[in-house]
Amino acid sequence: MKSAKTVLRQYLKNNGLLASKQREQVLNVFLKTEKHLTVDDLYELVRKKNPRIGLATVYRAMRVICDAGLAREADFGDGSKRFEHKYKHQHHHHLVCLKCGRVIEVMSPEIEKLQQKLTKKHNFTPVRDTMKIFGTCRKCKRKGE
Amino acid sequence: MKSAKTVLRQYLKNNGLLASKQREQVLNVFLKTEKHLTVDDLYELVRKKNPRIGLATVYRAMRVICDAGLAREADFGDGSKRFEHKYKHQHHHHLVCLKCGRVIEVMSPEIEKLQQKLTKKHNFTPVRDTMKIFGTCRKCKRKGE
DNA sequence: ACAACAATTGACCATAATTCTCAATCTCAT
DNA sequence: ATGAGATTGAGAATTATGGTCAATTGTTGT
Ligand SMILES: [Mn+2]
Ligand SMILES: [Mn+2]
Ligand SMILES: [Zn+2]
Ligand SMILES: [Zn+2]
Repeated sequence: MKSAKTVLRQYLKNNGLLASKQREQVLNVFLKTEKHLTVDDLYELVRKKNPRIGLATVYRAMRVICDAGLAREADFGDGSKRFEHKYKHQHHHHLVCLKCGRVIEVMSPEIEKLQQKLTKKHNFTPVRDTMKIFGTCRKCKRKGE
Repeated sequence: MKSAKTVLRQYLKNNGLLASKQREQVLNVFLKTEKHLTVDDLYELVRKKNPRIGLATVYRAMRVICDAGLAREADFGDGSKRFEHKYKHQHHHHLVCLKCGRVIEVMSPEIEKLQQKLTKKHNFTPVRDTMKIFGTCRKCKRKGE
């Protein structure tokens, strides 16, 4: 299986885009984490390697990385977009703690099945889906009393 | 069953808030539609009745209306919050057409069950949840070729 | 009905995330 | 190495939303 870097390189070439140093740097910091980071988080991380990089460049790089199929946007309703891995990671949903912000990843093939059933019934062609459950996590429940 | 207006009035009284003319006007236009409207949509509608109302007032009114349990926020990823009915309307999910923007409301008690199972397994206390499937709707599929 | 007090409004400013602009710089096929 | 075209970085622009505050309104007790 191709490495993420190779996937990006190929995507760039196939679309007449250039393999800039910045794009690779952004991809590198993105690959190093399994967290759900904002553009600003990633910006701060890339700056450690390349202090001259611009914030707009990180925005642009993440869009390309998404288009290449390596990342996916995730929105937890806190005001900024976040990114998570898409390549070599299976599709999942999120439990989001309203108290501490923790995000728990969950999978459910049964729900996927029911989603298919739903879209078929409405003759709707699904492209992507998202499910989030907001509430209180195990840890915060214990602390809360 | 109490009317939405009564629910709002009671919520206001119970919380030391005033029943202003503007809050009732915003509630009225919100109640008249079953669509998913933005604050700006609602602003334009209220202006027909009260051209002197301010945009910030509509923002503030919709927050109160949500807090009172009459409306719920819905985000379809197009840059602005939307609002939908919560009172006298059962919980549902959305199919969002990426071509025409149409939003189809769907219900699935089976999915709700599986969600419960998921949260229980993680000892997570759910407060609210949202599921959206993005794709191409029936009509756009036909037109598309 | 009225006065007193607190809440609300509307106009405008502030903020924050994201995108745009453009001259300078970089990439890459030749 | 070179030139055409893509990208970058800095800063301005945009957009949704929230904050400020003096003027106004709603409520409550008289
Ligand atoms: Mn995730
Ligand atoms: Mn709805
Ligand atoms: Zn928590
Ligand atoms: Zn459509």
